[in-house]
Amino acid sequence: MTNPKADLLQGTLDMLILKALSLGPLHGYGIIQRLRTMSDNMLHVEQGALYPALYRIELKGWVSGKWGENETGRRAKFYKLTKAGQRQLKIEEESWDRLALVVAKMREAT
Amino acid sequence: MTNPKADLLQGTLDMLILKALSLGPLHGYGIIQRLRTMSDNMLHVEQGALYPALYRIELKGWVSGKWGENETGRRAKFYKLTKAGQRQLKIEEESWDRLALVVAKMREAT
DNA sequence: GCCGCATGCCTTGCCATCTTAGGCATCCTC
DNA sequence: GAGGATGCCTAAGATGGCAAGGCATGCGGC
Repeated sequence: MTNPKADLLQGTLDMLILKALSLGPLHGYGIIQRLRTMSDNMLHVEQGALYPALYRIELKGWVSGKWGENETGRRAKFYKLTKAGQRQLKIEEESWDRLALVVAKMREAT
Repeated sequence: MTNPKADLLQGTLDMLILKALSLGPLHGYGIIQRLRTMSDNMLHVEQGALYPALYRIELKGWVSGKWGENETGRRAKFYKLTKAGQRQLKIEEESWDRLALVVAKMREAT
């Protein structure tokens, strides 16, 4: 907001990652690309934001990571949404809706 | 989001304060109440969040503060939106719209 | 008269999280 | 063999909200 370059507001990234993973397991690098395509190219998440975020939400049990290989045989760590992660996604979406409602109300207020 | 107690996402507060002041000058304590009524009681901003934010945005020139008296004769510092603040409000609203669009797109993505 | 609450201002310390800027390894293409 | 894409990670810095306090004034109730 204040920072003109900022793509995101702090706090939305977790929700977006969980949402991306709700379409199926994926490794970190792929998540960035999926976020990009899901948002019609409007959103670019930096690696320096993504990997710490993945680590965070794995600690919280919302995703589980497992080393494996991608389709071209390269080593990559695949994350998948856990049950708790699905619940959390729901919570964060509701929280988002709530804030969006607040902003909408503010806008129409006179 | 991650923090269950958090009412806001970081970065939205400035916009909401500017929006509240776009309805007319007001002192800090009153801004909190105006935000509450404008949001139909959904939003409670802590003083510890508000005053530093006011200080910030005054430094940036988006509001200007002046000591005066409220209707009951009590000393209070009144803030009013500057021209630059009006421009900034517009910018922040557009930025919000953009993020809301991203989230909407993410939601419909499959 | 005084106690507590509402109004009004402020500060400090804490903590979460995004950005910038790197480093490292592998693989493909030219 | 150089460069770029893919893939992982980290550290430093800044931002900005929250909790918790402090202070002063004024008003109502007991």
